[in-house]
Amino acid sequence: MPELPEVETIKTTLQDIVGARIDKISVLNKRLRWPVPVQKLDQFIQTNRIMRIRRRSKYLIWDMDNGYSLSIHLGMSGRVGQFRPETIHELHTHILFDLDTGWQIRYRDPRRFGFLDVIRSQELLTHPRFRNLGIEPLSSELNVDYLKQSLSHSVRTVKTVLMDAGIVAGIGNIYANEILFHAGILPQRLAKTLTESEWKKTVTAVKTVIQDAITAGGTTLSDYRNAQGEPGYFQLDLCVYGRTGRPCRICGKSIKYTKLSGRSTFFCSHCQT
DNA sequence: AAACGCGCCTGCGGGC
DNA sequence: TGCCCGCAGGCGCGTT
Repeated sequence: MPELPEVETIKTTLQDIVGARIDKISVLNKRLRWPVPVQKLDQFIQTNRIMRIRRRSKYLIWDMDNGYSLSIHLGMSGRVGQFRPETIHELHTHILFDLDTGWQIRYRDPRRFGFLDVIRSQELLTHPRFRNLGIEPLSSELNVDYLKQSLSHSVRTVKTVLMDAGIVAGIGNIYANEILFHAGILPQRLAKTLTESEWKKTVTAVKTVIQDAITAGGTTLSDYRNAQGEPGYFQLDLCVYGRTGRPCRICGKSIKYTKLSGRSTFFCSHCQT
């Protein structure tokens, strides 16, 4: 489900719990992608205060006041939301965080592809989950030189490399499709065949699409909601994703569908070359 | 070394 | 109506 813009929006809509103390953590189901570290949650997160909430790639990170951090990955169907504790929680709600503010944060994840880690804040960036992550797409590190240097010999398709979190972090299937439409580049092109000017268009498209999606509060195709339960609106701006057979917003020709690395891929064969 | 394909889960929509 | 199949926003691992 959530790609970078969705996690960024959850981060923003969760800022009002910064400063709160977590009084109690209830793990209703510890069988996520990897077992929930119940012991570490009890020992290092429970009874401590949330100092800061940030994002790296698609990870939501709560830095606590005792030098530990909680990292949360939402997988495909994960949600983090703020609720009144007396309300009934929905099916597939796996973890409850009771705050001293009287609110309750709930982690819900029907498909259970998400996962949580408790890591020393100092060791976060060298932790195996974070060590090999690529650069943030909105940072100045993402530029033509970086992509050329990383990918000038790659025989993978340009769409597949954009979705490789070890190259650029946070871009998933929706935004990879949209970025390449805006760049005017066919997703099945091999990375090593892109010209300097095509990499330049790619960099521009990454930054504008990701920033516009954040501004729109993310993409709600079916069930994505931010931490306050509100949907995003970037689905209204999608040009290719999920639009097979519908007219291209630029030229009117039919949007095409194929599969790349097992992922649904959408493009306009006229506007993208 | 780099790249591919599979498996992990539940829910939903389409076809019959 | 109901069943079955394929597909879904991500990631890590084993294999080649």
